[in-house]
Formats: sequence, structure tokens, C-alpha cells
Amino acid sequence: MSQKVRVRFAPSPTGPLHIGGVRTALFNYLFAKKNGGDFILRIEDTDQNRYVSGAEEYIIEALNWCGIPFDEGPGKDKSFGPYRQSERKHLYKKYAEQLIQKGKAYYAFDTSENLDFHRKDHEAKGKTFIYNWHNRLKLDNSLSLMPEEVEKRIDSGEDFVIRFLTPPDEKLHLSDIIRGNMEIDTNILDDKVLFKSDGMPTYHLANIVDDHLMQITHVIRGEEWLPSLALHQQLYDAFEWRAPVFAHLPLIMKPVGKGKLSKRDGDKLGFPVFPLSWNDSKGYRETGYFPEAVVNFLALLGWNPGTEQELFSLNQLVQSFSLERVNKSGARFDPEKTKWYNQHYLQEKSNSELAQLFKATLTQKGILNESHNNDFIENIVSLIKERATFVSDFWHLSDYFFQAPKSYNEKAVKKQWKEDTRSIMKQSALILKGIDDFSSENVETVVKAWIAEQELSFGKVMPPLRLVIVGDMKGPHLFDIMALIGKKESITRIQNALTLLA
RNA sequence: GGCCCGUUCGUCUAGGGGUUAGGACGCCAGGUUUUCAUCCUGGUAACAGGGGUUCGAUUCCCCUACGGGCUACCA
Repeated sequence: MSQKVRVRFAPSPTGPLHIGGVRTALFNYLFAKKNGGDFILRIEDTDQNRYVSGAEEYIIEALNWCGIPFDEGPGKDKSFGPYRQSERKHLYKKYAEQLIQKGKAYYAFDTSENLDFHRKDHEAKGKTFIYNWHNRLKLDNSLSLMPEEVEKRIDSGEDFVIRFLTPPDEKLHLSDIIRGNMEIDTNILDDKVLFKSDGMPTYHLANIVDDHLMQITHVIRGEEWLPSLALHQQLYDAFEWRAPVFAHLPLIMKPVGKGKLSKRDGDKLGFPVFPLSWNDSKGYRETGYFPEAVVNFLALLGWNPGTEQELFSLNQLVQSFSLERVNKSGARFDPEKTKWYNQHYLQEKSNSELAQLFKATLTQKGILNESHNNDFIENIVSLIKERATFVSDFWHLSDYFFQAPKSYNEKAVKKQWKEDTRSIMKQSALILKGIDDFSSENVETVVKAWIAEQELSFGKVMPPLRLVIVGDMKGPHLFDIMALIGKKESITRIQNALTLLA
């Protein structure tokens, strides 16, 4: 019987979750759910210097907004907790010491100034300083010092770190679901610090210990971790633990230019890079994106189902997802396509749901009054939504439903307002006055009959009529608009135009 | 610099020893709507380069170029 699938998303709370982080979380979630497993959130806050307050809450809120909540994590303890590494501090030291006892790690007393000096010195000579077999015996550690000396130094309270003792001349065989097999020569690896002088583990130690203790079966993380895989694999081997399966996700790149996506790109090109707002950076949520759109777009960035399907609900993603179909190469972020997804999901929303959202904008603008009942708003929404990408587009697509045009598109006036237009408009106002059933269909029937009877052309009537009702040559079916604003308002607008347009 | 990973239309990608190299976004054109948008139809456009292997390579191998990541007592 195989183990239950358990995956984790392990961000460090150093700021808002980046859109790339959201995708990593999403892929973890999809993989877990596809395989009937659990999705765990673990907060990797071993670096107190970089801790940012509010970041953890932000991460949790962002996951919830995306609809990919975690099964286990801070506040949802399922006996594998605590889920913040700072609260697990007491656990790590004994594992580091275990490694020392096994001869897989050692104490090092080198000061950072000293190491810095070596690095600079090497650099000046065009070489790279690596703390490993090459020079570890020349440095200040329990490998080069007598045991009594080491003991004395530790007892006297001198700062020390614990480093992994990388064995020389070994070929490591690493495996990754996405990238296949890789071979690494241990001679090029350095003796990474596992345990810091401040009593905290480094990422590497804490990560391996926690993944083991939390029974993580699959590690799905960003490609920036690929170079660490060799160390992590050796750590599992040293502890004689079974390593999880690894999958390193390709990075998300800037829409233009070089490098990976950053906050600056969003500011420069005017699109969000964070799921939710953070300080002065607007998030996807606040910009008016629906979580379905963001999730759908992100899922297809670096993964595809192998079919031509582009539209996926979260459930469909869960059904179709597999790590084997994740790409190897980094993908450029495409803000335009994200908009397209949003437009699509907006069309799928019900009129009543959109009307509720729209009402918030209208209230904010002080537009909403008693005459604007839900039906009125919903009707407007039904007429204009197909030309919107965001709910925030609604207002400029529908302002003429709420207020008579104060000005008329000049170009359109020039083109549509002919010599005989005034008299035609006057007549049309009279015709409208005589209509009792002011439904769209009926108004259309009557007006069309009148046009036919007078032997006028549509082109002489409809375009100027639209101009006086809407103020511009845009918008849905004109009779639908007139029916909604009503008979009285329609006639008023014609009369307004007669006085405003010479 | 060193190490590792990658490279199909502008972008996201499918494909894979013999294909008219497929789809989506964008863009362009036509149609519908006597408006605008939507929508429909069509078009534009790609296997980084050089060597092998092979009857045949975009697909397999090597090299180069380019891109990316890592190279902290950060994650």
C-alpha cells in the first residue's frame, strides 16, 4: 500500500506572496487533490532578520482568495504541527548533532569577516572560494582543531555553526519528475551551513527535518532550489531517511526584457504581480480580477493538459493535472492573456452577481438612488457585460443609463447631424409620445413602421437618435436602452439635444 | 568566473525520426450588428546556429550561441 500523498507549500514570511509563489502553491494544491492527498502550509521563518509582520496573514488570505486553502498549517493543526519553523526551533539542534555524531557534519568557528576576506581574496585572484574538501582543513573548525580545543571553545560560549561534511569524489544521482535524472560531482559542492550561530537552523536543515517529520511525499518548489537538491539528497541519505519525490517548477519571467518577474515590472507595465494588495501595490483582487481567471491563467503557465482545452475550472484542473506535463523552461508572464481570461469568466457570472458588484461602484460614485432597483441594474448589466473585461469597466459603458449626456461626440455630430435631422428628431419625439407600451420590442415596431411610412431611411433616423440618447455612437441595441431609461427620459433627451445642437 | 537547468510563431504552448509543424493570446482583414463592443470566418507568424547518427532530423547525440537559476550563518 502506498503512502498518502502529502505536499507542502513553504514560503518565508518576508513580504507579500508573489504571483510565482501563488503558482507554486497552486501546483502543490492541484497535485495533492488529484491524488487524494493533503496540502500543507508551512511557514519558514528561520531568518528573524527578514521577518515581515502581516506576511503570514497575507499568504493565508491569498490562498483562500484563490480557492486553494490548505488542509494543514498554522491554525489548522493536524498533529504534525507546529507549522511555523520558529516554533519548532527546539527540534533542529538534535538533528544537527546527530549528523556530527555520524561524522556527516562538523563544527565551524570561522567568523563571517574571515570568510568574507577569503571570498574577496579569491575573487581578486579570479578564483571562487568554496568551503569544502579543498580548504576545510585550513579553516577554523572541528576537522582542523583538536577535540579538546573544540570542546573548550564551545564550552566557553564561542559562536559556532554546524556545516555539512560533503564527501569527496562521489557522483550523486539526482532525480526530478520534471527534469529527469541528473548527475553531480560532490567535489564541486560546498559544506553548507546547516545550523546557524544564532541557534536557528538554515533553510536546508529545517526543510529536510520538517519534510521528514511531516511525512511529505512530494516536494514541489521553484527552480531556484534545483542547485540545492544535491545537498538535500545527501542530507536524506545521511539521516538514512527516505527522500520525497522532487519536482522543480520553471520560473515565471518578465513580460519584456531579461530576468524573472518582479514587482517593478508590474509597476512599469501596469499589471499586478501580487494576488492581493500590499502597501501601495494593487493586487489582482483589488484590480478586479476574478480568482478563477488568475488560477486558470497561472495553471496554464508552465503546464498544459496535452489537449487544446484552455478553459479550466479549479475542479477540472485537479482532474487533469500531472507533474509530468509541467514544462522545463521558464515562461514569460503575459498580462494580456490574463485579461482575456478575466473577460471570459466575467461573461460566465450571473447578472445578479455582477449587479451586486456594480452597485458597490455606483454607491461609491453617489449615483445610486431609490429609482435604481435591482432589476434596473441587472438589465443594464445584461446589456453591457459582453463588452467588459472588469466590473470596473461597467460605469463608463453604462453611464448614459443613469444620466443624460451632457455633451455629444463631436465627430459623430458632424457626421450624423444633417440639415433635416432636427425635424426628424422632433417627429420622432412625437411618435414616442404616442406609444403606451414602451417595451423595447414595441418601440422598435412602432418606430420602424413610422420610418417605413414616412419613407425615411434607417440611416437618417437611428444614428442621430442614438447620438441624442447616448451621446456617442456606441452601446447596445438602441431600443433596449430607450425601454430601460423610459419614455419620459427618452423624449427629454431628444428635446435636450434639440436645444444643445444647433 | 564556476556549477546546474533550459531553447518550437511576438507571447503561452502541442507535437515528435517522414506532419500542409496544431491550438490559444495579440495583431490584421472580412462577415454579422445600419452604432461600438461581442460573436463568427479567414490571415500573419516558429522548430537558435553548426556538426554528427540516419535513406530521412525540428524530433536522437555533440559543440557553440543565447536565456535562466544558484554560487550567504537568505529563503
